[in-house]
Amino acid sequence: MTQSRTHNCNELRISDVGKKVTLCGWYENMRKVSKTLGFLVLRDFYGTTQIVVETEDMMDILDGINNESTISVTGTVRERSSKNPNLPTGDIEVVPEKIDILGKCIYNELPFEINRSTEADENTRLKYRFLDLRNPAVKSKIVLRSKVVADLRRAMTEEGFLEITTPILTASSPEGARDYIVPSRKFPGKFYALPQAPQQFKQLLMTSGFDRYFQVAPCFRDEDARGDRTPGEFYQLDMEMAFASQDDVLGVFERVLPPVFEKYGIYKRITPAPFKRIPYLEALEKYGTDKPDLRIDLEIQDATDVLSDIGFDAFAGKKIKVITVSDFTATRKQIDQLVADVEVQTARKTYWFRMDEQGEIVGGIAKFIQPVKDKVVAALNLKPGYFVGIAACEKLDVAQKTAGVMRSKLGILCPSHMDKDQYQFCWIVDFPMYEIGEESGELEFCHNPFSMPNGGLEILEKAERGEVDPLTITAFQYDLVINGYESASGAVRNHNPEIMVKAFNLVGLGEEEVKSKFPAMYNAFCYGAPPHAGAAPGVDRMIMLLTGEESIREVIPFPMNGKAQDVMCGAPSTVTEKQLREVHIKIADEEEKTE
RNA sequence: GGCCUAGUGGCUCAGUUGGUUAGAGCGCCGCCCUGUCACGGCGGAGGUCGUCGGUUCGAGUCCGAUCUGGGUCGCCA
Repeated sequence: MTQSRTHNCNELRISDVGKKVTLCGWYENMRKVSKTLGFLVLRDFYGTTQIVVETEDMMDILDGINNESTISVTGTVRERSSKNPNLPTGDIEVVPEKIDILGKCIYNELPFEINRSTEADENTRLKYRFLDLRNPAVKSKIVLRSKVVADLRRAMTEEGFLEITTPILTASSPEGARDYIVPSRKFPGKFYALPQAPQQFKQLLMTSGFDRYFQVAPCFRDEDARGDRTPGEFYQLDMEMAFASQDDVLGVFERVLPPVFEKYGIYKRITPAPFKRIPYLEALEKYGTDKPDLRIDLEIQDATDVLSDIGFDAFAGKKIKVITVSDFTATRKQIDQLVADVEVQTARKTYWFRMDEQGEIVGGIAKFIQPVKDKVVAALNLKPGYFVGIAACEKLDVAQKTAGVMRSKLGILCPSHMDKDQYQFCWIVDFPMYEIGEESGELEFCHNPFSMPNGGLEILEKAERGEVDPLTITAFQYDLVINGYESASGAVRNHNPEIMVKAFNLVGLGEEEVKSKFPAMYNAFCYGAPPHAGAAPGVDRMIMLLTGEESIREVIPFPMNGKAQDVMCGAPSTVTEKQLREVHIKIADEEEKTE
């Protein structure tokens, strides 16, 4: 039996010299200076320690195994004759008396070098994620995640919240994203669904009288991935509180989140609480998005009156939004790239011109601006050195969003307009309750139907009687935005069955619809429900922000690839005919099966 | 599904207006080296240039199709 370790690989110091120790870890690398002198780097979770090999028998043992094998080394701690100040254990080395091989790495060539794994192809990294995670730089993100989650749990508990788990196998619910479904064995043709969020359960907990609930909750959505969105599953710090207002919920996060960002974030400057609250419509107007990056000091202006009628065909009759940028120094090449990038992302053309240092209008669409220069300069308050980016679209919201994309790209292009090294928090509030659906052309819920309309039953009745435009009704719905990332979403819930029915009536659905779509919640709310409100910050995105990672996969221990495949374990996979029979499933077309 | 982009030894990449034997660094193997720490020195193995077809005397390079990866929009709180 192998001697158990006495120290880890980041523990020994000059004061330990002379001690007999046992270390265990991975054979990272050997710097072999001669037949009988070599320096082995032994690595474990905590760090590395140098093992000095001075005898032929020890050398033979190590020559006989490949890098990345695990070994145990028993020996004596000795002061190094040449120290390495870059290493915590750099003052000492261990002279081995006994080396045991614990786990062989049978390959002498790895799919990638451990300490350079982040440079390798992503699917290769994911297939060998267990090797990728040996890289301390990769591992550190997961360690940080664990610490952040522990701190969040502690903070929520101190705020009086109870962590309560909710079912993973549950019923499909008709709102939101595509469900992952699980066939039932006992009930042929029936399915469970994995929860897109614990939404209904947490509201039921409120109805049961649990005053404050939270959970680090897995959520499942069968939608395509993005750089900041994993396919399949993700985690939220889900919370809900009874007899609470919007301000109560915002207050909890304004106390819980800033210390975590201060402690773990790559940026040390954060917005002091309370965070700025920006109404949805104002956010679209000023920033062209409902998730503005407030580190950028640029704002969008309306220029429809000034520019729609200057004889430039592309502007005629359009809604026109502009962004003016002072002290603009980017090159023509960069401007072309900017315009091209915006076009790729928005599928809209954008336009630009500049006022040079002599006060002349130049570049881009300058020749159309020159004839009306004085009017434009006055309206947009232009000065020499200004750049003007322009979005001109048929519809107001499209013009806003196009300008919004341009704004965020201008921020990256102009360091003088983006104070990057900080966390800028804001709340977006007063989301519209309803919108006109793009496909249907009919009135639809804008977000989810669980939110309480601002104005309650009364405003819905007015809308029903035609006294109020339903599109102007706002909901007590709020998003937390950090540096342009939507980081949490929440609402004061609609806990009143009468208002629920009325809210559904406006989109052409009846009481029966409410009852059938949300049977448990509707039923529960008929037995005396507390007013309640909550929110759910995304844990993965929070870790991205804290670590400065651009890819969400870097902060997840075992992420799936962009196509929602687990290339390490081979999911999704085929199952046996027996398994299919048990759950009463028949594959419709053999050719549709994928290996 | 649309658009953009890439595919060359195990990994990362270079490869000119089409030209003869496709290169480099790291890794791997062998030999040398008694204080290295990104150790060093010498030597070596390893490539159907994603696949199929076309143009050409000649294709890694040009054309067409296709597959795969990445990004983005659609979708999604």
